[in-house]
Amino acid sequence: MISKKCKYAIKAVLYIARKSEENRPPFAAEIAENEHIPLKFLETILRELKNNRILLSKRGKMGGYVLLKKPEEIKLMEIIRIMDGPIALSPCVSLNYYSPCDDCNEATCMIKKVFEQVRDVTLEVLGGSNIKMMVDKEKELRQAK
Amino acid sequence: MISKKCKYAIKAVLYIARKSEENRPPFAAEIAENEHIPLKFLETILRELKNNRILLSKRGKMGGYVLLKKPEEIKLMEIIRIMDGPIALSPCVSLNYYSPCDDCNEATCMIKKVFEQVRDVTLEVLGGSNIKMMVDKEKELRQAK
DNA sequence: TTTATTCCTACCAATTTGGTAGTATTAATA
DNA sequence: TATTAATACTACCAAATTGGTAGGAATAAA
Repeated sequence: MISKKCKYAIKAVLYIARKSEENRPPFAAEIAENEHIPLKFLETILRELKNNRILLSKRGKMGGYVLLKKPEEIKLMEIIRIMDGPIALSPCVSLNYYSPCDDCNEATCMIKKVFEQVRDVTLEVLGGSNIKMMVDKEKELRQAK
Repeated sequence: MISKKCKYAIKAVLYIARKSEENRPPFAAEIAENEHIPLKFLETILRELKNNRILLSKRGKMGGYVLLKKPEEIKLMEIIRIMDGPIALSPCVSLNYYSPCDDCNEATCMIKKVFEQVRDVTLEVLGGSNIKMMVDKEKELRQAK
């Protein structure tokens, strides 16, 4: 399970991506209201996304947030890693947060083998999903309705 | 990430499966020692596995634990669900622990769409992995060495 | 009856999660 | 230059979860 914080982060990034196609950069209060996220909590989330080079912020009156990269270059995977850390089922199969098991033989441990498969298929999906694709597809689905 | 408890549970079930091919049913203390699991913690884990119809226990002197079902009928998925609950990334895409998001449109939410894909590929791997397969494959790997 | 085992209840500390409060800093603009 | 509206930062907090431990009751074999 991803945390609420992580889901809020994804929603915020999607919101910013949608708005930056149209209007000026949104500020935290606007995102909070529209996506139903507690403002103060959202502020810490946006700061974290900024510190991790997903967003760019502008301070002061008429400030706000924009995407630092193009929406097609921001993968869902990145956001999840930033907010929640490892995606893998066990540290011993994590690519970005690897740490060995102290008690099991990595060459023969079948838990590791299966979890590696899970990691591979999961990362294929999450690595193939970017913000542009998600915004576009969502728009399509809304039209179709 | 799965919990330590869950990993202990999987190791315990694998241990019992291996031993029941050969010897008499192992007891908690033996599993604890060989798999480096705190005994008292393992006891609660084994009880939980028993209450969820994975194991069968025998009390008293010369008691111990055996698998309730054939090893090929016990999927890794089951054990993870029993110990840690939902496998899905969000309650809104969980098959066994579903609960709706209060704020997002399930028909158009792309987070949901992507997470459904992750769920499907994950369950394919975890549903295809059973205890017999894991014990056999592990034996193979040890031979090959 | 002793001994060795599982079963049960209750507790516990450390960490993580999901926030809130208050204030400092920055920048636009009147 | 003063006001206003925004982000940035620091510090805190309660509730839930995680990873256990302690002590004894129940059970069954020898």
